[in-house]
Amino acid sequence: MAVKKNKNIEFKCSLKDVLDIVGGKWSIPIIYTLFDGKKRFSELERTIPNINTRMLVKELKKLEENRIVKREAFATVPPTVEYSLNHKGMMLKPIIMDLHKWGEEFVDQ
Amino acid sequence: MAVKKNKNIEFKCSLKDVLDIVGGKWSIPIIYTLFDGKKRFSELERTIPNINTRMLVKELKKLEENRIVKREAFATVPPTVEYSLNHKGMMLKPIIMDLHKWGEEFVDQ
DNA sequence: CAGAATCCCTATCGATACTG
DNA sequence: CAGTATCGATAGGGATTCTG
Repeated sequence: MAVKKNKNIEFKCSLKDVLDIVGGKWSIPIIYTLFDGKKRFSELERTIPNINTRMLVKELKKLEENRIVKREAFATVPPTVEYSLNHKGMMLKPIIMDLHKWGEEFVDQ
Repeated sequence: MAVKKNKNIEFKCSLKDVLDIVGGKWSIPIIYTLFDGKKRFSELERTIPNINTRMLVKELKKLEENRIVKREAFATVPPTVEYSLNHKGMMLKPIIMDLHKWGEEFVDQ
């Protein structure tokens, strides 16, 4: 597997690549919110606690580049932009759910 | 962990807790390496590419505090310290493997 | 509404040298 | 061997303001 942004030698599996994509502070909250279905920019901003505009833009761009998220813009006034998960992103659902379950079961112990 | 008011909020809080534990740059590489079994400090340092002493110490301490990793020190000369995963850490194995699989399947596409 | 542009801060990370 | 201690770099993140 190719190593992308990370200048380091790849770890013995592609975990590092995965973490580059999904390891940021906001990527999983965004992806999780989109499990629910297509959302507009402002909806995401309202739904995800404590995120700010700049971070949301940045993360969405990154997720789009990694083809986890699909962006659809409509030339309305005012503009409408909708974000949704594509197949690659949807395939993260069971994993994130398992991570959540792990958290519920073990984090407090 | 956060108080459970509704499903949504509860999920987000514990997910954040999980990411606080496991979201760092080195935690998953370390945990992954320990799936293999008990390892000494220097073994970890040699096995994990590009990690440095300071980061390894820091992450191990954090993982120990979160009771994912068990540390056993032996009063030999020179000192021997062995690290291993406890139950909580081992329960991450299937999840991390799935993440790895997801990476192999989708990251390059 | 959906961002882009700025400014600034601090947490994280890395390299190196040292020690019981 | 298994760490500490220090210092310096930088990327990530946050608050705010502006605009098509």
